[in-house]
Amino acid sequence: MDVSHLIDPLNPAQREAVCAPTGHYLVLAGAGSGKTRVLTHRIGWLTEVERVSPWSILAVTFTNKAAGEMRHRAEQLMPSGTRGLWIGTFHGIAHRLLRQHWREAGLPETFQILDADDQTRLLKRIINGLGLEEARWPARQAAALINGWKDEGKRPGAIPVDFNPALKTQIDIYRNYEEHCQRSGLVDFAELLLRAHELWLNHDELLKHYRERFRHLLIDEFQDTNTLQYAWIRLLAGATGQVFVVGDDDQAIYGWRGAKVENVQQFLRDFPGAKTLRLERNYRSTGNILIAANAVIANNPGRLGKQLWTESELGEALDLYAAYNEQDEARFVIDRIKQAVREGGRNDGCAILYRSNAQSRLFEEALMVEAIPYRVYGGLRFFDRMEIKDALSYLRLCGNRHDDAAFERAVNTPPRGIGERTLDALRSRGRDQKLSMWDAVQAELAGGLLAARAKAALRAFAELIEQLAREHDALTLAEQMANVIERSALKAHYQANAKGQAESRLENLDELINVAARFERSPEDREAGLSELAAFLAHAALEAGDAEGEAWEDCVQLMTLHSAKGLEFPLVFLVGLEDGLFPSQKSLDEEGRLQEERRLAYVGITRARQKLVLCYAESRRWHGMDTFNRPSRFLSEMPNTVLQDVRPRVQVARPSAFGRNASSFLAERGLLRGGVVETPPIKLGANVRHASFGDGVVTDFEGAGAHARVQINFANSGRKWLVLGFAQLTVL
DNA sequence: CGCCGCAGGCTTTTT
DNA sequence: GCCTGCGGCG
Repeated sequence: MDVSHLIDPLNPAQREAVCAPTGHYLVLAGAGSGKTRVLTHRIGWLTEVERVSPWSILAVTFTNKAAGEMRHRAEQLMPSGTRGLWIGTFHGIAHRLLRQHWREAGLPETFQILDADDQTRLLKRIINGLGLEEARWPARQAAALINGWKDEGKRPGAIPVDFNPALKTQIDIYRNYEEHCQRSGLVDFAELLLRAHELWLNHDELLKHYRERFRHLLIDEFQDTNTLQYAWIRLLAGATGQVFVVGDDDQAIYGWRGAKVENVQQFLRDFPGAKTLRLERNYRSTGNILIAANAVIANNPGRLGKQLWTESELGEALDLYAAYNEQDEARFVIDRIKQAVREGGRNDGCAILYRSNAQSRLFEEALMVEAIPYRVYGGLRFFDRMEIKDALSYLRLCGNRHDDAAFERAVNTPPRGIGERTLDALRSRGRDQKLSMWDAVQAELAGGLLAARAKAALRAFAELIEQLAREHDALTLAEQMANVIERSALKAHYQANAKGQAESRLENLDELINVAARFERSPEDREAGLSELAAFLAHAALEAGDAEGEAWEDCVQLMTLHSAKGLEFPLVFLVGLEDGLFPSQKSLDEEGRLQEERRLAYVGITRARQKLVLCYAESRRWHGMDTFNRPSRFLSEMPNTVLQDVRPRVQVARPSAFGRNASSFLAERGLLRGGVVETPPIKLGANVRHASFGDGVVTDFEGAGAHARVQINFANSGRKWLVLGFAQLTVL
């Protein structure tokens, strides 16, 4: 049999991993070393060469994007088809299991997924209902605690109270929340995983079935697994499953949300005979970029050890720009992007990576001024937009009347005269009699004490939902969607009420109808017995819907370092490299967190293919205050041979009173090279000429050395402050 | 019911 | 500095 398509595109290390005899493997795959390729080719190898049925293979990723990519590439490599192959996210797979075995999992058939936002709202109501003070017991904090417990596999009863009254209250909230979710048929994200785990723990026959079926498990981004995900993998593997995990301990950047890098080492202990393979050859970046990356990450202790190498050339040095302030930083970056585009590059080949979202604004403004198209990653997901969630809440109620999260949202959006008092009456009845809001409405209508007007409004609402549900039997999904948007009066509501945003909200609602029209239930969904509607609602909860409706053509890419993981760009700007920003202030006190920041730096550096530009600002307005941070310690961890100081061409003659500037920083570390600046220094009182402002006299300067700003009194244009290095001044 | 003004807070994010 | 969320008022 010809398997050349499977092994020819591989280097020796990749080939060793792909063609390894069945068994347990830990593949340590450095950045840009072709890990997706190894995973997909491994699947191809198992099916085409080892004659393993696709039916016994389960491949797990973290994001839908990664799952989609893997599926796509696997299909190309498996001419005999991928029937029965499961590729999905942890959550997607857990969801599928719960749909198929809802009875055993103790769920109603119509259970729905509660997203993070709905979860917080629900918790808020529960905290209120328990008579607790919201300020003392913030819903967001409760959500974080509960999710953390679930990620550790803990139910309320399994948490030791330790006579800690605050903890006891938190557990009470947890227990109440669980009861509420159970009654409403709601499952949050962490619950999907926890239930799927318990499903197997409590049902030997199911576990046996899946163990017999999935003999081959492949896990992507293994360093990001949390306790529960790892437990789930171990449980499924049992004594017979062959586990092939791919990951990079140096790219573990999600410890703060429960990921356990330790799982990587734990894997070697838990799976006897597991072999470690390393992919260290990098196909992405130039030599200099890799030298910098290797040097920075080498400062982390306790690594499993990997050294990226490449056969491509050293390439350009990394540019280091010490900006005067954050404005100067933005301006510099945009200038460089313009230059790159002038030289034949594309906007979408440029990425600006920052530590914190708040940093994006300045770059956005600068890009807007220059009319350069850009895209900011990580905004609100399509399905998380208010108008979308409003519309979907009606469909959710049609699918499951007891979905209280949907009820609370739909009942008064748009406003229909059902006030807070009425709702409170319903909530307390629900609490007392353990009823869903829907049933509480029925009970009130049948003999409650509410005012006639409130009852009439509730009756109208209930009737609307019933009617929509009745009509839906005869309609396609898209028609149902359109019908709901029309009949709920959401459309009219947004037309009248969304000041300034009406247009985009209405557009999004239209797009939602389009999305519904394009939506196709997967064969797996069908198999699991999901209706078109249920499948669509699950899709809305589990998938970002990023691609929906928006065209991103040739845009400069702006994103956090976290969102950049897995991506690559020819030209990368790593900005805000200042101690306190990156590494962030909050990670400075704790060694472990600092190491995670360093891994984040490693991720950032290794996103660049051709050219990496590093920036920091000597002063920065941050949270409304002027701050003066020293350059990031990660900069000083890079060897001077790969760094090149970007310096303005002109220097102020008088030495600065401040010690901290680019030159002195670099000099301290022996990084200053290149000697003196070519242009004669500018002195106070010098006559200078500027291309557009004309002639003038230097009257003042501030800032340090090469990055000083000078004040010039122009004969015709008045007094101006200019950044020396970029003003292109000629001394007369 | 909806608008406005003020106070507090503030790393990172997927599902 | 900007966004969120809350409370008060019309």
